[in-house]
Amino acid sequence: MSISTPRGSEEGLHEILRVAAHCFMERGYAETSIDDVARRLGSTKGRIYHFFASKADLFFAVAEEGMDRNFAAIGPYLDAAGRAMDRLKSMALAHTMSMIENRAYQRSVWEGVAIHLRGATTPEQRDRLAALIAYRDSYSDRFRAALKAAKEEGDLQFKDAGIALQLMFLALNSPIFWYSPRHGETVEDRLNLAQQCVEFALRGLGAPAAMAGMTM
Amino acid sequence: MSISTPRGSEEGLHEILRVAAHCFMERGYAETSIDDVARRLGSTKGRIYHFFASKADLFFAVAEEGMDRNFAAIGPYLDAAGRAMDRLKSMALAHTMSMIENRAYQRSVWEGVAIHLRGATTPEQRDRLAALIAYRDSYSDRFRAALKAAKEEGDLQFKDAGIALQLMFLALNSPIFWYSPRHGETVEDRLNLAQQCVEFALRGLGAPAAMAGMTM
DNA sequence: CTTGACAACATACCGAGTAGTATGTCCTAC
DNA sequence: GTAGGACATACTACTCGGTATGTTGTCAAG
Repeated sequence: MSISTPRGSEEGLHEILRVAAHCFMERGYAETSIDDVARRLGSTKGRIYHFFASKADLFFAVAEEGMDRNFAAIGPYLDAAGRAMDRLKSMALAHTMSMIENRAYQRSVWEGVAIHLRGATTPEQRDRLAALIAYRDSYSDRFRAALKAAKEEGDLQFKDAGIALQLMFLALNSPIFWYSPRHGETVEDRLNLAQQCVEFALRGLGAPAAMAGMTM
Repeated sequence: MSISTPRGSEEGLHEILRVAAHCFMERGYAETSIDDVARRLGSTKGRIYHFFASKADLFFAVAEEGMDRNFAAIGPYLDAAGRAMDRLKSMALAHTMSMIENRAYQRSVWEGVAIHLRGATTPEQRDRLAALIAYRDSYSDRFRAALKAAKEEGDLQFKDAGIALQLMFLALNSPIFWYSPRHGETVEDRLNLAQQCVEFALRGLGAPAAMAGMTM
């Protein structure tokens, strides 16, 4: 019997991802050192560098995990029949819930996009980042399509589709900036927060109050 | 006649602030080195440390300059007579224009708030940051009051005032994330962008479409 | 016209930390 | 019992914030 916890390689890797996500969320990418993550893990750098080629590699893995969870969250609603507006609303709610419940990962996604906009450093990292951005673009395209469809069905009205998409996402993403879990909080509490974000976003996009609300 | 440009101390200080704001915007606080700023200035660290006690001191000065400009922007509308909704709309538009036109400084404000939420490092910096946050809170209180008044006059409807404020500010602040100046752009173009943000925010807060729009 | 005091920087350097590596060690599966 | 996966330990090379000191232009007093 050893003192250190025995781990399967799969589980060990995901534990690193989880802890890294928390560190990146709390201090940001640049200000988080590999030793910080290792300390939080109760281990040393060796363990991290055994699984990840570099600090950037670890960071991208965290961000990609976040995007994976987003896709998983909205997946069930992508091909829902019925009015585009209802589909959009379901997607938006699932997305916002993912923001709340995977907050740590989502902040890395956010920071990754920000780093990309600044222009990454090495060409290798640039490619990896570009892939993350492409992944994220294909995600936002799902919303763009739903947005366009809802507008054509007369349920939304806005001028510039690009700006509308930006504004909508920022409203839906906003919990990653201000949300923090309260003691004794339930899923309903989180749903309530998410619904307020979705209602704000849909009304902002010009949805009739009756459709933007959550009385379904 | 000397090779180096002669500068009054006032002008030199503001040039440092301007260049530092650009560096912080492009690479973020942590990833910007003092030498980066100095290089961009065409000088050395000595010049910066002559005016600012530390890197953090420089950063806070940039952020405070940003907040100063925000206060200056909304000042003319704070005590406007008439409906609260109209006052709120004017303030929101002025605020958003300030976001666009002082984008570099505003990103430092944003990052400063983010750093504060993570918990600052040294107690000295903590105080300075707390002052910045207090400055910013007193700013947002102006909007909170206008929001409350407009709701009481029946022009807005939302559940949680805190969340409503967060969502509104995020929509109005959003240009600092996605805006970048286009070649040959005019003030009208920027006003158009700002108006879309304001309309989105006000509609999101439950304003009637007729009041949220910009046909005044 | 000289002098010296001061502001406004530049130059050279130090100490602390950081990413990454090379190597060692334990433990398990076969 | 031995090969390899999963780490730990001990380094190296380098960057960055900050400081101590040097240099130059300016301007006022004598």
